Amino acid sequence: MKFKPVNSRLDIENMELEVLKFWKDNQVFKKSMESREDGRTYVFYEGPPTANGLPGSHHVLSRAFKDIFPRYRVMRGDYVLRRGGWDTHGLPVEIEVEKQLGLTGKEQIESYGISQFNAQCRQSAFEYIQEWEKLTDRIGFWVDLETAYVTFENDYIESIWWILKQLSEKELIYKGFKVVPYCTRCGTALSDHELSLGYQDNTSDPSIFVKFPLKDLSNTSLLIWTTTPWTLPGNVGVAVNPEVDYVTVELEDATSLIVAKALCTTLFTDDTKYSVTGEMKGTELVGMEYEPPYSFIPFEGKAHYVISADFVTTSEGTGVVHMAAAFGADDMMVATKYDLPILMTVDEKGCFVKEVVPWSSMWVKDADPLIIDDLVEKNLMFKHEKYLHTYPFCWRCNTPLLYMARSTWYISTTTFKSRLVELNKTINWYPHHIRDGRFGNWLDNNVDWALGRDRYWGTPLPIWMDEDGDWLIVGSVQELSELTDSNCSELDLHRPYVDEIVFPNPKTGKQMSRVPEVIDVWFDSGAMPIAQWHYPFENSEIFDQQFPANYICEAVDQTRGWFYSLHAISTMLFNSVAFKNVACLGLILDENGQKMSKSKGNIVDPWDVIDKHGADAFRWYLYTASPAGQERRFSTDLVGEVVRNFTLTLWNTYAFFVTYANLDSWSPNSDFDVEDKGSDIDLWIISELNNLVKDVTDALENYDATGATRPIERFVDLLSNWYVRLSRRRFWKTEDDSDKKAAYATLYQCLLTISKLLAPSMPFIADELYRNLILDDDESKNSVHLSDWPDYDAHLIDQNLNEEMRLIQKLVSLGHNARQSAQLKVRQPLSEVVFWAGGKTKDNLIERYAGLISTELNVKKVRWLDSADEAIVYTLHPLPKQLGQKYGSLFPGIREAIKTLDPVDASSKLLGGENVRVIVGSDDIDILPDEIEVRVQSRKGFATAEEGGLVAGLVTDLTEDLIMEGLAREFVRKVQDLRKSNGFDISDRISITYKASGVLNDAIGRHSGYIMGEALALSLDLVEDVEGNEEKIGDHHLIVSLQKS
RNA sequence: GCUCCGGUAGCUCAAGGGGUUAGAGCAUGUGCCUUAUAAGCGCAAGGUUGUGGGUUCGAUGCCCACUCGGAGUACCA
Repeated sequence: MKFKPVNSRLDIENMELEVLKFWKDNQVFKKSMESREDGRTYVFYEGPPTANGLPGSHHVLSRAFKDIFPRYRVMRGDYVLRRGGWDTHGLPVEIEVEKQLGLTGKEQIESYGISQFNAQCRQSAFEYIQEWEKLTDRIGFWVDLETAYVTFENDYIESIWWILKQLSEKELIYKGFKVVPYCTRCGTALSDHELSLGYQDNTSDPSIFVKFPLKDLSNTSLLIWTTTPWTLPGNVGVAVNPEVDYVTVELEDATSLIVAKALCTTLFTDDTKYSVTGEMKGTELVGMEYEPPYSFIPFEGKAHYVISADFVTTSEGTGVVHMAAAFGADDMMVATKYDLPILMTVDEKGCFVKEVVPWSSMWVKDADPLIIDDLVEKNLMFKHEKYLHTYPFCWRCNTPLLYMARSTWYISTTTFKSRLVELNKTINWYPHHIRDGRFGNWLDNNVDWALGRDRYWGTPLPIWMDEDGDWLIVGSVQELSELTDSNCSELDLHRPYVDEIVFPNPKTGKQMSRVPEVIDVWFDSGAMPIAQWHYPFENSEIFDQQFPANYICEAVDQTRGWFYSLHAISTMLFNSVAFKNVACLGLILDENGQKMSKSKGNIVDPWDVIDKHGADAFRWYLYTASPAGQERRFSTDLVGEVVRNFTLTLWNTYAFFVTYANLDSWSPNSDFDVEDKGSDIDLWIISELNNLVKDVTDALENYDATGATRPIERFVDLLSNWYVRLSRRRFWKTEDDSDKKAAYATLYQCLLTISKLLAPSMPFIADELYRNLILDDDESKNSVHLSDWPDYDAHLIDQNLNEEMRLIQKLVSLGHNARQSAQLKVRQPLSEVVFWAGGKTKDNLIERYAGLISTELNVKKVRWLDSADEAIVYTLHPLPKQLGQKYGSLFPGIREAIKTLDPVDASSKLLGGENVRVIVGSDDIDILPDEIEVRVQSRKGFATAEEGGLVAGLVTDLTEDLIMEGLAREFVRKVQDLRKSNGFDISDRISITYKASGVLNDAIGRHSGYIMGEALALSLDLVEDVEGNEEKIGDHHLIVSLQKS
């Protein structure tokens, strides 16, 4: 039985598409799950993407990393259910639909109709689902999209209701009136983790210094600083730090200002004439009353006086802080403490209310300049300028957020803060620093989860409330049916349908209706371990089996997103982690190190990469380029390098093997034992192979994709450019002996094992190789992805052998170097090469590898440099590691002393294993042989090359015999070129006719046997009238012609 | 402001629990092998390891400060 012939030119796209077709036709993915059903369960969660935008290169990154470890686990025999999922709710979807429909705000949505709007959202959430499916499929990410969970389905929503009910039974849900970041365009508050998505640096805001005249001190004002002029109409007090020193400063116009002493010099520049007329502690100011700049809104109780607050600093501003209770978290806290009024001067659209007469209905940020003008006019402005700072914007619509007091629903995650932290300690994060760093810090600063959103397309908050504010959470559809005394099983659990459901309060009989909010979309994704199974209403066995996850993976931006929502929900609900291992990927940057983003237009379209270089190469680049957690620069060309350096090298090795194995009708035979019958080089590559299996396995066990791929690159290079290159003759020689069998068996084992090691990372080419190499009639059954992961045999790993071969490679490389410097091409045979390798020089290494070295370097004889009979220049190199550690500060002296020794005398002692003695100051010190390295530098009569204490020297004298042999090799080369350009098959026999001049003619005659053997020629004839182009070898003329025999 | 990650050859990246001469690939120059591969194989050139201090016999690695890039974070009023 023969292998399918392999073309040495690889058509990557075609190959990958055929493998894809094979997977599909034979349901290989499905089989990879089913065939392992009895195995250990390994749980993977798909972090659901939203399909309302096109997938980009960064999605290929996360999907590649999501794929590699589950594929590996399957080959280890684990059952890995890989269910896909789609995130469908939330602001991102709503905003896209608003754009499509040309709606600009909530009023327009409501007049358009919530039910129609939500129907559009439902559709939009899947707008690009085909693009996602296509890309997922094409890059070989195995995830089951047919059974994917969808967050908008009733079952999914019902599970979330159940979760919220559980949380409310633990009294974790409450309604709070807090200052929250609020998007005036979207008309809703954002949660902390959404807030962190939208900070923008260098935001310019006004910076104003405003005078608040004191009631009881004429001509004296408190000077306050703010960057939000629009909050001034809401002012209810000012805060000072009781411990800070304040001063009264009299200006030229005889008015006085009170500011923190520490800030005087920054506030009053040199040309401003001023004098300090008084000094006091902050405490002395407390209680003083002032005239507020505005008093549009009437209120009851006391306000507009100085209060004391520790958080006031003197790093910026004036040290006197204006408080608007409704527009700052501190302000709200202080107001509550001192019972100050809360003046709601702004409505839910971010516009001033009608009481704020001059700017009524104006968006507050637009009113800023008008307020500034007004303050100037009233002579209350000390100065105003621009201020650059980092400010939060809505992560979806880019509107600057306002901090505003809103009534919203919260989950008291802070109740579980210490447990969140504890459980996080048990999670393996890759990279490790995220655990205590980015994620750990986040948990340390945990605040309650603001759950409600005043929006439309989301999981409705299942809270029903009556006019007294008494509320309850409905935890299932059945419960809703019971409460309403009707069948709700057909009800769409979205707005506006659930909004219509009312029922009497079971306790009082008062009518309860649903609160208007939907919930934070991040809660949807974090609920996915539970809701994807409609737990606990069904599938409780599957849920138990599939919780928690062994492995999840997303980019770092999910730290506060999905990673947090998963962790928070499962901690609160089950007192458990939701995932045990998590790979946290760095961002993809463009060629210039900038974050890829649509707005910058620097996105690399994944299809450009796939179409040009294929999915395998794309994936391989992502695994090998840099550690997963690091951000990475990316461009299409970088993936091209993978193809050139790795894919094609592997493919050529594979094509070589198949070509010759078929010529020899070789097929794998399990009786043949390479260990017994293999040569040194076979044992070496087998040793490297087993070492490779060990390294790759260890790396995959530790979620180290880089470690699981880079070593394969190195191995394939060794296999192709060392093992195959040096073993070629063994494959094409005519005798079918055990040496040839060993070569085939060895190369076969290497290629088959590589196909398995590559299966998780390069699933296409791995299967292409495997399916051909396995030689099975019923190939539909066989896929590398259904095969078992290879074991390594520790006994076959011979580190000593590996190091020897590494040394031999270095020596050969030095030999090439020496040839280069003497300008002697490899085709010209030389009589001898000698080597020096320091302490190794005495081993019988050279003898054992003489054949290999002489072939590579085309020399007749190989030996070590002999210190006894040749004039060698020795140098002594003290080894700092040994000597430095042993002698510490004496080391520099010792080093100098060693350099003054006679190198010949000292070297012969050291090489003979004797100590040498040096004198440093008054100390005699014996230096051991392994504390000095003896090096050889060069010698006359040799062409030499030296590196790192290794030396290669070539004897460059040419005899007539050597010259003749060189010419014969040149002739063979010409013939081989002609064979190739004539399109002869590698096994074709030929006859050669030629005409040559002078010594070349003699050389051809003398080496005719060698030439015929090399060129597979049956005849080699000197003919007067040869047809063909005249060529030159050196100074000699040549005409040569070939015929197929 | 604070925290984290990074700064190594023109480019993309390694390594280093302090120690001889800091490694690959790409690009450049140059040469060459070939009955697998010119999408190949060598060789050369290319580095004061961001800057400045400190610890040390010895720092690219450890410590401090600074700087640049990126990310995160904050009650910046």
